[in-house]
Amino acid sequence: MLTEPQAVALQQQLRQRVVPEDAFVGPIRIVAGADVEYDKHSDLIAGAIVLLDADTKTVLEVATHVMKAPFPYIPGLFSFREMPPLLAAFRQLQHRPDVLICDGHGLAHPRRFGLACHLGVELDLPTIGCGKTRLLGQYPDLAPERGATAPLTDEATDEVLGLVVRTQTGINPVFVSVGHRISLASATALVLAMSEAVRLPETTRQADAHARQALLAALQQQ
DNA sequence: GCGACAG
DNA sequence: ATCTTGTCGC
Repeated sequence: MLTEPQAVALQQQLRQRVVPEDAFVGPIRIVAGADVEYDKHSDLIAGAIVLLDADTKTVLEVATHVMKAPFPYIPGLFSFREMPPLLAAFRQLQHRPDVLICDGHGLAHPRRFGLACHLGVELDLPTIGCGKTRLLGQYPDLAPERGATAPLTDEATDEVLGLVVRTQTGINPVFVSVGHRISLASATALVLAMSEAVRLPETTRQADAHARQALLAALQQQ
């Protein structure tokens, strides 16, 4: 297994490949969601990638992979834990998505290389980080209406790491940041479009449900 | 030294 | 992440 300093060094090397602007052609037709589920009683984890039609939000394809957790949970090294099952699931897909929305951060990371960046660089795919809670950065009070945004800033460097985005009026916001090959503005627009009546993007909700299902199925066979 | 810390 | 259904409040 990778040691912690080795993982940090790898992040610092790979972060230089991140393209934080729109670098794709054509309309977004297929949006992917990715999530990993954990078993409380063992070290089994299940990753799921779901492909949705961007317009109808219909599920087009699902791929899952169950395995033993390859790396412990360490804030800032999250991707080394969730990447392996997600890559294994992604390799099974028959279609290639236009963009992937991750359950976790992209550039809003201590070394600017969260899970969304890592997956994006590894797959050479446009990716978006969409986390439920903050890893780092500060943000001002946010208007309560759906669509309201506020910058997430690293006050130590004054860098804007991403946007805090209210996807539903009166509901806790989500944290959107660039993963790879997409701008923050495009990423935010897509997250809002995929969250018309729910807090989290429909892609994340579907991925969560399918990862959970795959984990339960594996536990019952075993 | 202390607190914070994606899932 | 996981413990966890019904219940309280707008």
